[in-house]
Amino acid sequence: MKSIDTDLAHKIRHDILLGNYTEGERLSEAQLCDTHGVSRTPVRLAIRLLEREGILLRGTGRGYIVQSPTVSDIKQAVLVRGHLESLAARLIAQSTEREEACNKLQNVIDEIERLINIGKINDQTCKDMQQYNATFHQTILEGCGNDFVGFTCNRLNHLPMLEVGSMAFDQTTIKTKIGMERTFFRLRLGNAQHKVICEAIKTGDSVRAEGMMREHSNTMIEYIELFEKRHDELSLTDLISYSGFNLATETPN
Amino acid sequence: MKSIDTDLAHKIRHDILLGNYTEGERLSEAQLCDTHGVSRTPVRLAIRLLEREGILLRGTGRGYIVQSPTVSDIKQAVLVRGHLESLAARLIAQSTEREEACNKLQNVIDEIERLINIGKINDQTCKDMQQYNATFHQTILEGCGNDFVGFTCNRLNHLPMLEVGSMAFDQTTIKTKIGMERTFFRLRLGNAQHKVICEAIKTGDSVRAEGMMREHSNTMIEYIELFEKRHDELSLTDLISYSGFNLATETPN
DNA sequence: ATCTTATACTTGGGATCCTAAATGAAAGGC
DNA sequence: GCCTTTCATTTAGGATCCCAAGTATAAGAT
Repeated sequence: MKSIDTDLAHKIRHDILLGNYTEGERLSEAQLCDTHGVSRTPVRLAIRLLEREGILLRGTGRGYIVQSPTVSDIKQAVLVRGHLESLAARLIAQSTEREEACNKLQNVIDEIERLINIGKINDQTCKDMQQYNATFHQTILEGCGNDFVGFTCNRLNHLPMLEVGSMAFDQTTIKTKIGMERTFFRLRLGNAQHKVICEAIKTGDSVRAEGMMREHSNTMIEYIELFEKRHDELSLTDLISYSGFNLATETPN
Repeated sequence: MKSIDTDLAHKIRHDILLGNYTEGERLSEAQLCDTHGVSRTPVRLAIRLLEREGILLRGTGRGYIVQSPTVSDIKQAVLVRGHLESLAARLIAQSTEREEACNKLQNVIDEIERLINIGKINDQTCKDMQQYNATFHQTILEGCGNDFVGFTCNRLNHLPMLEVGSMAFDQTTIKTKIGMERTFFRLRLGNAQHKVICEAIKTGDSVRAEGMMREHSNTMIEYIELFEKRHDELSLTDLISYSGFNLATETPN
């Protein structure tokens, strides 16, 4: 059965992340019913969901207060996700049934390399690249043999820059020649890291797989910090536009 | 405002974890309303909560199916928690404001040592020990400077053996002299690890802090496996009785 | 006898209603 | 004039009702 509450949660989350509510603003159920034109039942379900995601806080008495994550929060969450992914990399490298996962990884790496070698970036290649990247990371999470790693990771998916395999593309940088070159260097570096991770998994070198995945995740944080340097007072909205965060996406269960 | 839905979620979770429902059994809202004597609204809220915890799965058509975690699941989750805690240990060792956290840790270590030196274990000392242990782990999680680590960790709190600082006490082993000695050895070992972690944090040795915390967490998994060896077909219920998992405890937000 | 179709019933999603509690405002007392 | 108390209003929790969709059962046709 299709329910509107998850959809509603998306809309509200969207509004919060995009800063349509001021930080600390009080929301009431009735208010949300009014703005979204639904009854209180789905609103309450959506609120509980957002409450558990930590972006809505139940007030002392009545009302809920908006807790929009900051750029610093995102960096923290990326660190956590990266740490979990590095665990997954270690585990999959120790797994005995890592053969087919490796094949899948190798395939994705090749596809990304192919895309890079085209030498142009448009919306479609960008989207494809993110899809392949997502597949890379998801394959490791799902193949590591510990379902809780992926489960726990996916609990963070609702945040920008934290969807599985999300990548940062600076839309403004990409316009200039020098920015384009820098972007391609980043992409090649990222895929080189993919190769190392895949190789380490294949040979069962769990320490190397874990370490390289950690490094790979760190790269994301470094890019965010690079963005921060270029724009003082980097907002969450900026970050969202960089990450290609799809606000329409359904939250995974 | 006090709501009964979280309480209800507890009851249902309790029933599922204790195996009062058979694995894969179909539950309906109406049925839960009936057994717990409440209306459908709180039941639905509770169901959504349990669904997100992964112990209830929405069926294809109607009904929800019970997904009781297995002992293997618990071990996996303990591994994840331990990995996150080792991240917290690394981060707090790098933190500049780790002074007061260290004092708190040292205090807890001393208290645990005092309890061990009493040389007897009753319900109260057991409870105290768990409380101090919880404080130790919570202090590191809260002091690491990355709120998402604790946040993510606490998402696992609803499972047995996964509350912060939960310890395993084998109630049957504790009865014999040899079992008692083994238990005390374990406790001393655990606190020795606490000391190393605290020391590493104090000196800012983040690598050592992380590594030792990882080892410390691994200990829990080893004890579970030890239990498994002693009882073939170790059930979740056994594990619950070992862990002193408090089923009446409120889920943290 | 078996397959198909139609109807009744189960069940989950959404809306509405009722209630209790908490906040805010207004009135009265000191 | 300020503090306290009371009453009204807002608001969240819980119950109930309605509806749509899916399932099961029974009846009819081949």
